[in-house]
This record gives sequence, structure tokens and C-alpha cells, in this order.
Amino acid sequence: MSLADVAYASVKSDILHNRLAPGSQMLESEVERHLLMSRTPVREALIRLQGDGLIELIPRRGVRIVPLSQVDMREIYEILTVLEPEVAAGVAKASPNSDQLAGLEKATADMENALAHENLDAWADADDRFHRNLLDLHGNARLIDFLNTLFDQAYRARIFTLRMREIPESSTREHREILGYIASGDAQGARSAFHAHRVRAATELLALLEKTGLDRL
Amino acid sequence: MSLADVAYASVKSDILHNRLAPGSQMLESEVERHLLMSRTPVREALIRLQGDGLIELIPRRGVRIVPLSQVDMREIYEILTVLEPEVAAGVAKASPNSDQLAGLEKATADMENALAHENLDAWADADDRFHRNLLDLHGNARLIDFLNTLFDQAYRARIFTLRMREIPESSTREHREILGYIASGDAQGARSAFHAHRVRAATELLALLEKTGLDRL
DNA sequence: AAATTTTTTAATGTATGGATTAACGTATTG
DNA sequence: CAATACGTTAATCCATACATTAAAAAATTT
Repeated sequence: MSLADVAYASVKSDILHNRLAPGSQMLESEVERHLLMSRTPVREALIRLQGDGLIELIPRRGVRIVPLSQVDMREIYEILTVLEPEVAAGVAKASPNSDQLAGLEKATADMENALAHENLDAWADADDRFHRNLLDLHGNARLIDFLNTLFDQAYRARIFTLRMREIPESSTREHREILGYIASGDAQGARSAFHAHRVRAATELLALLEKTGLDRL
Repeated sequence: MSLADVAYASVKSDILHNRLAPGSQMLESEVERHLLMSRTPVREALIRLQGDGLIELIPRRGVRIVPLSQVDMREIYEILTVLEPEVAAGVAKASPNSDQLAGLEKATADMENALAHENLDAWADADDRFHRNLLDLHGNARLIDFLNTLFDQAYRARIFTLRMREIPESSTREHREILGYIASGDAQGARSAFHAHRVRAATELLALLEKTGLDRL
């Protein structure tokens, strides 16, 4: 692992976990100092992060942590609403065996458990695992990559709004339902259940952002 | 425009226009010599191109121009088949005025003209313009970006197979049809017409690749 | 001769000095 | 006082020297 890789992973983690505030700016030299590295590897990492849509490199102004507006969230969910149901349908169609479904099963069980114990952090973690695990069961590498990028972008907003929402009961139920369709190889069922899941989640999240006036997440 | 930008545009153009052969490799130093630049800007450009999926940077082996296999083409078309119909539906729903549709109208007319004169290059150019122009009418920046990246990746294969196919009559007709749905604000019509268009194109292209044994485009 | 170790080579990874240039403050002018 | 021109500053952009290291070549051993 090169220094550039370390820098990439480190800054990315700092952004996702809100240790670098959305909308904030800093000079490249500050990042270098923070990471105790020279310009070259830091710059390479920043260029990659810019490609991921997580930062913006503004000449003479340094690095800007790209904040998410309501418009951004709408964009992201619009895409997820179209693509993820297809992913679910594709996975269902491939009739995965129980070995392959173990990860999804575990994630779903973890969500149910977390819900029972009202452990929101554990719930969010299991939810994230469910969605990413589903991707991994799909063969389309480009699709996987793109959706993971979107998950990364939306991650902060999800965490941030987690505690402002109702206890995620229906969401948990929907995951169990989707898993059922996938396990039984019902592609059409998986597709429409996932679509409904995403539409509901998007509506809820956008209404919440609207209501609270939250922007620049 | 920085040297890094120049390097990015130059190498990208060389790849898209097949001046750098798919699957070929060269050292970073060869790229530097070719562009008459030092390592820093070239390296930054290559990192961005790797993010675009056009090249691979392999330590000690240099730059590899990523070739497209049948699997890759199937991946790309699978995504286009799902997303582009949504884009068309979205644009139709927004009821664009004739000003906004001028580009699509022109592209369609150019396709019809090129077809009449059996000018395949002009046809391919107009086709590409139609698809990218449609994207520009859609508001979702992330979607636009992603689809443009896929267009870039698939560009070479399209050009390469252009002369091995039937004269693209049905494709041209379908574009005119889609444009009609968009102009009349019929989102559902645009969606299903575009879906059919993509399914047909994908089937044709994949069959052609299969038949000719073409791979590594 | 085959296998193993050592040495060499060369390509990338990293650090850094200097050139460039946009932004800002200061001075000048109308 | 407002507007403009000028000089200064500082951050990035670029070139390049050096460090690291994987691969290739050579030497040694069996």
C-alpha cells in the first residue's frame, strides 16, 4: 500500500465519518501536514477523491469538502430508485444459494436485532451492509462501482438523519421481504419490492430535509 | 488549462480514436516523451483516466489501455438499457420547448441525412450527439456524468462495429420515434421506445461480437 | 543443467525547489 | 470617494532529484 493509498483511505474516512465538515475548506498543505506526507501522494489521493465526487479541488483555495444539498439527495435517490431494483432483480434471477445469501441473511437479522434493542448505530451499519452485500452478488462491476460511489456520497446524510426519523420499522420489514423474493428467485417481486422500498425511503428523507431546512450535509 | 488538463484530453482522445490500441501497454515515461511533459502533470492525467475506466496503471508495467470484452459490452448495455429510458422519460416529463429540443432535432435530421447518403461516419457522429444531447436536457448531474463515462468507454466498440452492421435504418427510425414522444411530453412512451431501442441495439451488437469472435476492442 | 541466491537494473513512488499566477492589499488617479 | 492600476503574497503547478522495490539478469550451488 502506497502513501497515496493511505492518504486516499484516510481522507475518505475522515469525510464519511464527518471528521471533515461538509462545505469546509482547507489548503492542500494543511492536509499534507495533517497526514505527515509530502505533496505528491496527497495530491494523487485528492485527485481520486475529486473523481469520487467527495471533494472539489479549487485552485488557490485548496480542498473543499463537497456538501450535499437537497438537490443532491434527490439526484442520488432518483438513481438508486432506478438501479437498485434492477440489481435485486438480477440477483434474484441468478438464484443464489444459501451460502451466497448468508451475508444478506445476517445483515437482515442484525437489523431486526438492532431494532429490537433500539440500537440505531448497529441498525444503520447492518442496513449499509445489506445494500453493499446485494451489490456484491451482482455481476456487473461498473454498476457495483457506481452504486458504491453513490452510497459513499449519501453516507453522511443517512447517518445525520438517522436519529431524526421514526424508528426504522417498515424499512427493516421491507428488507426481510426483499430477501424473501431474492431467495425464492422471484425477480419481478424483488424488483417491485425494492422499488417501493427506495421510493418510501427517498420520500421520507427528502421530507425530513425539507422540514428541518437541513441542507449542506 | 493546465498541462495536466492537456495531457488528460490528449490521451483520452488518443484512446477514443484508437490511436492507442486497446490492450496495448506503454511506460509512463513513453507517455511523457510523447506529450513533451514532465512526470507530474502526466501522472495526474493518468490517475484521472484510470478513474474513468479507460486505462489501468500497473506498477512497473506502465499504462494499459483497457480493452473491452464481450462481458464489458454486456455490462455497459445492461446499464444503458435501464438508465437511458429513464432519462428519456424524465426529459419528456419536463416538456422541453422547441429551443431545447433543437439539438435533438438536428441530430435526428443529421442521422436521416447521413443514412440517405450512406455516410456512416456522419451517422455515428449524429447518433452520439443525440444520446449526449438528451443527457444534457436531464437535470441529474451524477446521472449525466456516469452515462457519459459509459459512452466514452463504449465509443471505440461502436465505431469499430459500425461498418460490420446493416445500414442503421431501424435505429434511425427509432430515434425519430423517441424524439416524437419526448416532444409531445409522453414520458411512458419515451421510456418504452427507448428501452426497445437499447434492447435491440444491445442484442445486435452482442450477436455481432459473438459471431466475429471480436473481443478486446 | 536445474534450482537457488545475489546483484543489477529500471520503473514507479516520494520529496522538494523553483516558476507561475490568481487573489489581495496598496497606491494612484480621476 | 470610487475606480483602476500596481505590487506583493502565497498557493498551486511543474520539473526533477532521490528512494524504493519488483523484476530481470547473473552468479553460485547442487
